Amino acid sequence: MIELKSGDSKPLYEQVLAEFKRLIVSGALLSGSKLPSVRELATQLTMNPNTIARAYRELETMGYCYSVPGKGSFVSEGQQQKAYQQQQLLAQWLTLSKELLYWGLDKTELLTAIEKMEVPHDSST
Amino acid sequence: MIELKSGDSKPLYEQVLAEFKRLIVSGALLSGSKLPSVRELATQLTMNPNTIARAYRELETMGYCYSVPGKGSFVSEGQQQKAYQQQQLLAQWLTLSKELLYWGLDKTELLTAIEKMEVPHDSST
DNA sequence: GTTACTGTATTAACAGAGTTGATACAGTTG
DNA sequence: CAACTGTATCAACTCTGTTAATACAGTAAC
Repeated sequence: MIELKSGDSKPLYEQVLAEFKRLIVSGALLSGSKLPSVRELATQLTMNPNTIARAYRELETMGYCYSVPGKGSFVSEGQQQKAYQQQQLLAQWLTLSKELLYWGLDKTELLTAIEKMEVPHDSST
Repeated sequence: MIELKSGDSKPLYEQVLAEFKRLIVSGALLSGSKLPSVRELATQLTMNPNTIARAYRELETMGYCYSVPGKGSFVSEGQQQKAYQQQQLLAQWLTLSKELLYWGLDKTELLTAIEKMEVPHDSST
């Protein structure tokens, strides 16, 4: 279900985190989907369950999933109106955008990139 | 010239790095401007010259400035056509953009934010 | 209840990266 | 030479990342 690149120097838990975030944001994992158990995924990726647990914990802190002891971890529903998340991400986004323009990237390239993006449909409706 | 927030948990050299990057990207520091010497700034900020030197070194790696032993560090010229920088930043930018849309931010908000940005004029022309 | 799953918490241990500091070295300028 | 510049090296320390071994508690099915 999950696969990590071998040549990545980033911490393992961050790679797991980024991968799930990518799957959730892209719509590949819909609201309510069950994530693999920490022990199952740890075995599959030959790493310690604690490492997976940490990735899930951070994923939960960011609001992408929630965990229920005894049941498992699941993708969150209703991503709308999360002001804090938006504010955090937007600040980074603005900084990055300005840097890209500084490096000579054309505004229109950014604009068309935004326009071409598919907005994931709210699965709660 | 430079001021750091006290309550920041990030490494000192990263704070110095981010601050100069901000000044350069915003156009406050133009091409050819001389950055304060590592010792001068270190004294002013009451930190080790090595910490400043490290910030300058990374700034140089990213292409924002260049250093000449015996003379000083200066803001780089000609930020155009730096494919590598663009590619690195663009990847992060795309990821962030998708996350923002996931959290319910409207496309139009991103589009207008881009449109309102001032593109720093190329000082080499 | 028992069994077998779930996530979570705690503690320890270790390797490695991050961070700072002191110092010395080398180039530039006047 | 004197006074400045950036750079290199080394040591010391802190912090992070990672694994490991447990233990605890909630859930589901029998």
